[in-house]
Amino acid sequence: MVSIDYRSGEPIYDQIVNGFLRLKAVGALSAGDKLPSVRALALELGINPNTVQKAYGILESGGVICSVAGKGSFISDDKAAMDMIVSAAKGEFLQAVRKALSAGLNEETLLALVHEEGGTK
Amino acid sequence: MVSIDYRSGEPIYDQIVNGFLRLKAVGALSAGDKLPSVRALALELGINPNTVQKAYGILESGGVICSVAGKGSFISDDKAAMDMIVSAAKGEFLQAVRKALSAGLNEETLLALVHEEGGTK
DNA sequence: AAACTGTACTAAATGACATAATACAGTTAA
DNA sequence: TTAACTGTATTATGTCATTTAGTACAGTTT
Repeated sequence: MVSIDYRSGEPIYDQIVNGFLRLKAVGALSAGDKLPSVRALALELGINPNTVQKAYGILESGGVICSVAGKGSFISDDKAAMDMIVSAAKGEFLQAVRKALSAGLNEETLLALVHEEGGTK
Repeated sequence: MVSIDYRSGEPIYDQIVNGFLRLKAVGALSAGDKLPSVRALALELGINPNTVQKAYGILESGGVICSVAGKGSFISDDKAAMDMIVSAAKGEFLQAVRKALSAGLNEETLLALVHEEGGTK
């Protein structure tokens, strides 16, 4: 369902969070869909359940999923949550663009980099 | 000369490296210009000299500056310097692109954001 | 000689990240 | 009801990067 890249340097819990965010953004997961249980996903990824729990906690505090003890974790229907996350991502990206521009990179270079990275998707 | 933001989460030595890279990219520093001494910059920023030394070591190993014991550190005119600036900026920007993509933003959105920001430059 | 420069080294404190091992509470199904 | 699942909470441990601290050494300048 989600995959882990140990070479990326990005924390595992962060990769799980972004993994599910992406699955929802793409449409592979929609409101009401059930996520793997904390223990099941930990077993599947070969990591500690606490790490998965941390990721789920972040997703729930962001309103992306809804976790209920005994039932499981489900994709939330809160659209505002997703909008908030998207706008936050936009803000971060804009900051990166400004930083790159001030470092001397021109617009064409940035467009090429975006296209190059987007193509490997 | 360079400033530190403790809230950013970016390592101090990294902020110093990027700070000088930007100063050179913008033109505030050019070949032959002398940098503050390790101890002087540490005192000015209120940090440990070892942290400054680490930053200077990175800059020198990248060919951006030339450090000589007893004389000081100076902006180098090496072509490798410009390469380091560009590749460092590219690397940072690529990481931002990947993060934005994994957060659910699509390529078109990123291209639009780049264009929008590039026009206001 | 004195005061500066960069450099090297060990030690320690801190914080983030991950693991480990429990324990507890709620839900579901046999 | 019992058993097996669900999420959640807690404490401890280990690793790692970052930073600080203190000391020492070598070269340059005045």
